[in-house]
Amino acid sequence: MKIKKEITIYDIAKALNISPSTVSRGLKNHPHIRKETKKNIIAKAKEMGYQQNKFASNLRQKHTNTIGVVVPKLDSYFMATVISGIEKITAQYGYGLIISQSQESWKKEISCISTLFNSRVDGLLISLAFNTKNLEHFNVLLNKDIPVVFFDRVTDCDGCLSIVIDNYKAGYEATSHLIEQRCKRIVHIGGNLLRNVYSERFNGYKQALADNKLEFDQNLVVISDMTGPAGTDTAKKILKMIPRPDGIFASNDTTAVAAMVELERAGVIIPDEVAVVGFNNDPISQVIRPNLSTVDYPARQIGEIAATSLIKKLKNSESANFSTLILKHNFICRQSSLRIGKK
Amino acid sequence: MKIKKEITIYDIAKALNISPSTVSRGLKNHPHIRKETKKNIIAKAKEMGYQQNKFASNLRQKHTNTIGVVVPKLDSYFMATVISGIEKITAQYGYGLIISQSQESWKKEISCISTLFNSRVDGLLISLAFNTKNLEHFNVLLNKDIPVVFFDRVTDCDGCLSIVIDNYKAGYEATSHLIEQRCKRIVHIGGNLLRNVYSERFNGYKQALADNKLEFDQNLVVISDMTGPAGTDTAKKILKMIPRPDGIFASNDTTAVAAMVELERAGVIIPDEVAVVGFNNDPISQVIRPNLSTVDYPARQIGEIAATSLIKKLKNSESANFSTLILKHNFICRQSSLRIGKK
DNA sequence: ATTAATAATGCAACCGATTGCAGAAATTTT
DNA sequence: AAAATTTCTGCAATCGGTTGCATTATTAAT
Repeated sequence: MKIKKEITIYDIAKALNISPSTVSRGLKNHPHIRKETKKNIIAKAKEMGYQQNKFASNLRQKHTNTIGVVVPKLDSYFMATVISGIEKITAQYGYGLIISQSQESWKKEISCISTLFNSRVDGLLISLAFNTKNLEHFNVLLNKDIPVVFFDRVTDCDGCLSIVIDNYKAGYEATSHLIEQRCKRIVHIGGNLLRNVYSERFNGYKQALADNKLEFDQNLVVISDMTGPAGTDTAKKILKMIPRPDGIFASNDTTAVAAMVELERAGVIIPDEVAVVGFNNDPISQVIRPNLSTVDYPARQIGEIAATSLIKKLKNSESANFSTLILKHNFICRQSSLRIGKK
Repeated sequence: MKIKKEITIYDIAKALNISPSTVSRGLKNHPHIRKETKKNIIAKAKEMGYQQNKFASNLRQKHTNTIGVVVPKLDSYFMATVISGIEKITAQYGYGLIISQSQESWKKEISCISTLFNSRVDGLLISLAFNTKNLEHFNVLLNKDIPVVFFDRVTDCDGCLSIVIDNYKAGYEATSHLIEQRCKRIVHIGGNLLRNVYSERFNGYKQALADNKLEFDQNLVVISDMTGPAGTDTAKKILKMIPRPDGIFASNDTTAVAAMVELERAGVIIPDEVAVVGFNNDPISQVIRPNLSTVDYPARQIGEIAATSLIKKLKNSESANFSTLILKHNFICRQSSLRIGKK
C-alpha cells in the first residue's frame, strides 16, 4: 500500500511521550519550550516525516499565507514579467500565489475575486480589466480588512495601495518627442479610457499637442483592445487617411509593432514617412527594424514592489503610510521615431 | 467595526432551528434532504451572507481543489501562453492554481515542490528545470498518489503523464529544411541535453545531417542557457568560424532572433549567407526581418491538455489509459531560411 | 529550608464542516 | 390500525493544529 498514514503532532507527541501542545509549540519555536525539548521534537518530526497540515492550522489561525493575483491577461511579456517579480518576493516570504485572469472582462473579474475570496487569500494584487466600471466586487475583501494592492491598471480606492508609473508624463514625453521630430499629425492608439493607464497617456498626448500648438483631432485617436490585430487595423486606417498622418503614439508595443509591420508592407518608410513610438519596452521593440522607440516600464520592479507592499501590510496591519507609489519610467529613443539628426 | 463575525453553518442552523448537519447536507444538495428544507437553507445562507470555510472542509475531506504548477521561468511568451491555457481549464472546473518558478534550478525546483506539497495541492503540473538530474523530489507526491503531469520538459516517470510534441521529428524537419536550402555547415544552438526537448531536437538534427551525408561537427554545436545573450554570443562565435557556417537551427526563437540581430549587425545577409530556423513560433518571429522560420509549438493547447488530463485523473482516480500524449507541431517556413526559389 | 518568581509543559476547548449511524417522521403495505 | 418501508434529521465523533489558562518543574530570593 502506497498511502501511508498521515503523521500528526499527536504521533510525535506519543513517540516522545509529551503533549501535542508542546510539540506544536516546539515546532514553531515558541519561547516557552526548552531548547533541548525543541531539538528532540524537531528531530523526531523529521525522522517520522512529519508535514504540517495547513488546513488545521489555517482553520485555527484564520489566514492562509496565500496571496491572490488577478491580471487581465497572463500571456503578455509585460504581465509575465510582473508576475515573475511578484513570485520572487512572495516565495521569499513563504507565501503561496493564486493567479487568475480576468480576460479583460469585468464580469470575469468579479468571479475571480469571489473565487479568491472563497479561497481565503490573505491579500490581493490586481490590475483591472478593461471595462471594470465600479469596485463593488472588492467590498467583500475590504469589509474583512483583506488588503488590496493595485498595480498598473489602478483606481482610487479607500485604504488600498496603488503601484504605477506617471502615465500622463510618459504620454506627454512620447508625444513631445514625436513633435520634436516634426510630426504634425500624430495618431494615438489607446485602450479603454476607463483605465488610468490609457486615459492618462491620452491626456499626456493631448496636452503635448496643445503645448505645441498642434490642433487635437479626434479622428486621429483610435481606441482599441490593444492587441496585434488592432495595430494592423489601425495601420490600414492610417493608410487611407488624407492627408496621411506622420506619427503614431501607441499605448503598447504590441500594437505599435503590428502597425509598423502593416505600414511597411504597404511601402511606408519608417520613420521618414511615419514615426512610431510604443509603450512597455517589450523585447520585440529591440528586434523590429527599425528599432521601436518606447517607454520603458519597470515591469519586474512593479511586481516586486506590489508584492512587498502587500506583505508589509499583512505583517503590521497598520502601516500604509502612502496610497500611491509612482515608479520611474524612461523614454527610450530608437530608430522608429528618429528622423532628425540621423546618421 | 468592519469585521463582521464569520457566518457558519451553525448560525444558519440556529436561525432555522435545525441541526448543522442538515444545513451541511442541504447546502451540497444531498439527496436525503427534503426539497423544501433545502430551499430554506439555501435562502437563509444567502440572506446571511454565508461563505463556506474551505479549511474546515478541506481538513475533513483531505483535498484542496488546488493544483500546483512549476515552470522554469514565467516570463517567456511560451510559458505565459501555456499557463494561460492551464488557467482557462482549471478555472472552468473550479480549481485554484498555485504557480511557482524553478528559475531553471534543480535546487529551487525541489523547494517549489516541497512548498506545493505542504500546501496540499491535489495535483501537479510541471515542466522541468535545466539541470534536474533525478526525480526523488517527486516521491513525496507519488507516495501519496498525488498525480503529476509533465509538459514540455518531460521525463519518464512511472504513473505520470507527459504532454509533449515530437521534438525529434521537429528537429529533424528543421534541419532537413536547412539542408534543402543548401546549407552545408549548420550550427545548432541547444539547451541542456538532460532535457528531452533539447536532446531530442539535437538528435533530430544529427540524424538529418546523417541522412543527407553531411558530416556531424561537434564544433558547430552550442549548448547554452537559451537566453537572448546566449544567441548573441553564439553569433559572435559564428562570425569567427572559418569557414563560416551557413545555417543555424536554434532550439528557441529568443536565441535565434538574438543571433540574427547580431549577425546582421556584422553585415551578414540572412538568409543568403546564413539561413536561420528557430523554435516555438513566438510573436517575435513574425516581426523580425526577415521573418523567422520556426516550429509552431501549440503552447496554449499544451496547457489546456495538461490541465484537462490532470483533472481527469483527479476525478476518476483510475484512468490514465496513456502515459504520453504527443501533440502536433508544425514547421513554418519563412524568409529567414528561404533562399531557393525566392521571388 | 522556605517562599517567591520564572520557565516549561499539559489540559481541554476551540476553529467549522463532514459523515456514519441512530432515530424520528412520513408514507406505503398488509 | 399496526407493521414495514422509505424518507428525513440529528447526534456526536472526527479532521489536526492552536492557544488561554492551569499546573508542574526549576531557579532565584529571602
